[in-house]
Amino acid sequence: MEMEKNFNPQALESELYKAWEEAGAFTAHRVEGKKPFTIVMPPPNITGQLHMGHALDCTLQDAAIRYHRMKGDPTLWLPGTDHAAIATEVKIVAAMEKEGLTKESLGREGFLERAWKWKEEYGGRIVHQQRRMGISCDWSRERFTMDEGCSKAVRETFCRLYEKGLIYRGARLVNWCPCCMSAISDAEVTYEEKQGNFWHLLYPVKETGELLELATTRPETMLGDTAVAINPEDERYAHLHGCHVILPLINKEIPIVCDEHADMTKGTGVVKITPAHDPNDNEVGARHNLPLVRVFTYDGHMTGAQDASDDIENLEVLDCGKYAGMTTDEARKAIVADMTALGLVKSIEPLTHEVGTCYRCNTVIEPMVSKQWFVSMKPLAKPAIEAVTSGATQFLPERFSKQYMNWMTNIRDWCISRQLWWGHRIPVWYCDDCGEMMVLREDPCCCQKCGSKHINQDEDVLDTWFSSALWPFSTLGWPEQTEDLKYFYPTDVLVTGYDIITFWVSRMITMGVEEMAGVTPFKTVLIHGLVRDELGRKMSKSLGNGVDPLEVIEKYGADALRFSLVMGVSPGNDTRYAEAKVESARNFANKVWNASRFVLMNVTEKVEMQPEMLTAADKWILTRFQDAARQISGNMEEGEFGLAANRIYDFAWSEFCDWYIELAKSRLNGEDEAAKKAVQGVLLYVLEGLLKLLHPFMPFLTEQVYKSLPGSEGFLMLKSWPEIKPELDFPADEKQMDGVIEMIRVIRNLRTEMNVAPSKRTRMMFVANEGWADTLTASDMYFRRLAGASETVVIAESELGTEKTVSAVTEAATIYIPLGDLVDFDKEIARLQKEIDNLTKEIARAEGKLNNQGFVAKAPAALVEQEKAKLALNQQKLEQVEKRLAELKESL
RNA sequence: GGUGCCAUGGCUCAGUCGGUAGAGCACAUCGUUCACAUCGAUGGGGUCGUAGGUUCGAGUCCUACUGGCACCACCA
Repeated sequence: MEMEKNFNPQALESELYKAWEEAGAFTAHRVEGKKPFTIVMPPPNITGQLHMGHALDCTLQDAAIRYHRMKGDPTLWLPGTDHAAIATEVKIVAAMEKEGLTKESLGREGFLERAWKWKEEYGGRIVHQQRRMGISCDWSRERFTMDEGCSKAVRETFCRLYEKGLIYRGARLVNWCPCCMSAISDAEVTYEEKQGNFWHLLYPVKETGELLELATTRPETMLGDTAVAINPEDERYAHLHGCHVILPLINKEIPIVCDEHADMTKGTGVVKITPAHDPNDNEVGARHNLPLVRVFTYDGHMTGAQDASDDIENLEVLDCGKYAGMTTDEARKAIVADMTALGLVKSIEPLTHEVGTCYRCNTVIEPMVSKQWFVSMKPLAKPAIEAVTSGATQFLPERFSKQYMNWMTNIRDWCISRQLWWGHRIPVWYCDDCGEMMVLREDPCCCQKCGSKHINQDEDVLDTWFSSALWPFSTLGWPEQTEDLKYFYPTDVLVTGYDIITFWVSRMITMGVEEMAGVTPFKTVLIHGLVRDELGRKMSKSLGNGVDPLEVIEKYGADALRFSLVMGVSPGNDTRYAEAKVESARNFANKVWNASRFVLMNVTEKVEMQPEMLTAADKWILTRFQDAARQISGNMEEGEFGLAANRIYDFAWSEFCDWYIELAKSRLNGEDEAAKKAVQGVLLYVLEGLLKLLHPFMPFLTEQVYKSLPGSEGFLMLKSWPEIKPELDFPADEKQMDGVIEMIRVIRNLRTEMNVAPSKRTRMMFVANEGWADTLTASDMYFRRLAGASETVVIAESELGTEKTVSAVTEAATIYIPLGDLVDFDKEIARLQKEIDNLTKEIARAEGKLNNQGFVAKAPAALVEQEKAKLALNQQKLEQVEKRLAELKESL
């Protein structure tokens, strides 16, 4: 097949992908008796499009998957998408707003219809983008968190946990996002540093008339105060025990309570208590049985007379009077102004503090008391912690298990209900007539207790992470005992970023061990970092520094993008995206393309390797190849994809292209047909192996080249991973060839330093060291082709004439090049002197080491031997260089 | 406040069991008939953040410190 001069991925990628997919190459097959390799893909949200983080994530997974598939494991990579409850709903609502629509105007059903259309469109877009990345997941098993099976798993889990008493409903203080209009979990709150103030307020004490000073960062909550707390040990306020303060602005009498929460060392030691809007105050309130007074509406305004009360015990919704209807910000200003007018603001102190915000929309979180559903986490966390301490699930790198442990050992109950429409509806029904609450696997027709038809389903949906937590087994068919579930569960490795260990990894392990009889959902959690921009900043929409993977693919090809993401990446560490890296990867792809082109121009039919015809050069590349294959296999097993990529890069470029192809040319262009055939066999063998090693990272390029290889059949992606064959390791020949390569390098260096024109060919004389003569004689063609030799002769030292030469000492031989008038002898003397200096230094180092009794006694014997050998070699070299220098000086 | 990570050539990063520091990019010089200028050859450039310690030997292990970052907790 004719190959173009440059690799043009754009034209080939979609065709190749189509061919793979149509042939069913991605489809997983269960093979009884064989150990499978399984990854479930972290499902991307259907909110938008693929970003660089996804690109990295799926590149790593695909590399692992393609490696295992080639190794012959029954391999399943299960893809899917996540409905992303809040995130998606927010986007849909925003889109609707532009059309003048609201959720209410559409109604629940109308909204859901729209949401499903959104899912079709954006889910489809994501999947298309993933295909462009070239990922080899099993699309026939593609899942969606809200599809029938996953929904069934969600409902089953909810019911089971409820029946075990591990899910409960209660009125509790929760993190409320006034923008999303929903409760969110603790994990969904991120803390941001914000500028604020410490307002020092004065509350008059009813019994004594004194003004009690306290500080707050949130004066707008003061109308909801139901107490003021002092520390029982605080002597400054001992006289106030049992007294009351008059809450200014609304002149309400509230008690002064004694509570540990009041910290004597902070501020004045007095703290106002707002149990309905602050987590700590809520606890204080519970301890002292204080009433709850809600002063904010769920959409972030001050409550008024018209605001309905919640059906929550002990909670009053305050009519904030003149402040009613103001936003909380407006209320803050107004209340501070009014307090100032009353002379009740003692001072204002600027303060930067951490404020909780919604991780989706960045809105400041408003703690609110409301009725929500919770998962009782403590009992569930125990076996999940055990799964990691026992090593059943292992984090890579290991340090991330600490982050997991930290979260799991301090776990608090998980608020799972969301006041949204897009998501799994909570499977709970209430009877209007008898008040019965029913938690059911199947939708009921009527009340199970009284038979009434007046029943209503809970309005709320579940946290999106609830369904995500079940992903490793819900996608395999659970709660049905499907063949897939039996065969592929537990999965082998989860590949994800450290940013969702708490959100997702911890919950998958929790739910996995709970529902799957204690079997943890994956053996290894391979953590990668974030893809940052060139300046090391997080890629984000607000900064506008995101790079669209699709655009990069258009310009450089998917292989180049994939390779650039993997090069130099190490587990758990962030990586920076830079176009220069992609360019470099593209150049590499082109290099491999051209090396392949070269092979195909010279090898037009299938040629087997002929073991008896192998030269030192052939044995050298075969040994190097096996070394690379060994290392890369090890790296792939350990999730060290960056190291694997570096090694294949180095093997392909520096060893195969720079050396072996150049060495092969002599025989390919020679007259000896048998030798030609032998080298063709090696070229073909090594190229095919190289393509296999590279395939997990550059699937398109390697598959395309493979198609053109003589004797190729089927897809490279389904071929077997290179096998290490002991009979193809030739350490002795490898060493001989290394010696020749060193000589070629040294000669090139000499010529450059002596300013010899590249076109100038010269005769070269080698005085071979013991054991090298034959190799050097056989390597004449290499020196001619690669070192500018017109001819080479291997001679005894005594045969050297009086000709003026430059020389160099290598492990294999001392090289003498007669350069006649071209030689600048001052330069040559300086060069030799420098060489002597280097050798002297090196000898001193080795001698120092070997004279150290500790080293000789304690270091491994092999190392000591190695040092000795090196020392001897260098001493020999030094002797020769010194002699050479003396001769040269004399001859002048 | 707790925990963890990072600090290696101008830049981006590797560095597996502790055994004389590597790559890519950038830079300098030279080179295009014969796979590739998305290329080749050659070269310059590093007291591995600082100070101690363990060891025959430390970029690698330990301690402290400095600077950057992350997670968790707190924040009246």
